[in-house]
Amino acid sequence: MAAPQARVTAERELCGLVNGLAHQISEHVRERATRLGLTAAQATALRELTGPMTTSELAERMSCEPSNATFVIDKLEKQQLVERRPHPTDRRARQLVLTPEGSTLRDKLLALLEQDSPLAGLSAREQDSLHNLLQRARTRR
Amino acid sequence: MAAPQARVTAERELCGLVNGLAHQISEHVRERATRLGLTAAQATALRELTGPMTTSELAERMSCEPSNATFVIDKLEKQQLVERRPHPTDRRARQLVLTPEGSTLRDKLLALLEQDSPLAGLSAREQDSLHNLLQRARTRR
DNA sequence: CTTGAAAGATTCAAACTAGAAATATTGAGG
DNA sequence: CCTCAATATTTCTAGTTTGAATCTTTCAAG
Repeated sequence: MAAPQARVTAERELCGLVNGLAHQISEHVRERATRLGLTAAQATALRELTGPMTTSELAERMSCEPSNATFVIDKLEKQQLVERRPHPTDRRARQLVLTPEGSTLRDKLLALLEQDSPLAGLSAREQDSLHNLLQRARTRR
Repeated sequence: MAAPQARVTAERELCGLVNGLAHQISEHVRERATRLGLTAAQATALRELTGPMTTSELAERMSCEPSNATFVIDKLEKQQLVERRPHPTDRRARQLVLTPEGSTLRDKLLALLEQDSPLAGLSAREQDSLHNLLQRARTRR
């Protein structure tokens, strides 16, 4: 049986590692993004825009507040990378859609992000394990 | 052999999960921190102050810039939770030390953080796996 | 039809963070 | 002794992120 102190230490280290890796990913994104004239947040938004979606959904995917998503989308819209369309069924909502320029830039971004990814140190099998563990940790609301 | 598209998707999902969990931890810390009159960053600093260390070392542990660590320490110092002492051997550096109040508050914080941790959904064995995977992903660079 | 609670999006102010420049110190060489 | 690059920290500014308030629309209940 582990001493309570050991459990606390393990908890702290794990938090540090998760935070550290997230930061490392964020830096990786930032570095690639600047090559394309984007900020890290803008690139993350572009990465998560896998298809038409609402502002809330994008915010959820970006793990940020909707107000911040609005701010980021404003910037992308000014660069003509994203369009705000009226939502087909809900007039409260806006549907975010990539423009052709946005779509091609997104492809370039994904190609860049794939290179030297912080996750590349793990094998496909290990990435799967990580995926499962994270998903399980995360579904516990 | 997986299609290149599948690899890109897996990469994106994994990034999202890591980010999401980091955000979840951050929110967890924030919620417990406010109970003690601290911000999330201040609580993280307190959590990582396992002993006397320099500003740079704390920044490294917090995964932030030294300038930000300075800002956070300023706040903790005003609350008499941390002291800046001259470093015993390097006069350029400062040694950060918890005051008695800081130490007791840190203990309370760790106890709070242990409750309902986002990582609690994983067994001890799974947490070990996660620890190993994250460490391997992080040691590159 | 009307009311009221709730959800989607936006605005605004306040707080936080990173990045670059500035200060002080160290250590290696000349 | 002196110089110069490198390190540790801090200051300052600009940009990002959050949280609260607001506006519009939806939906359910009366």
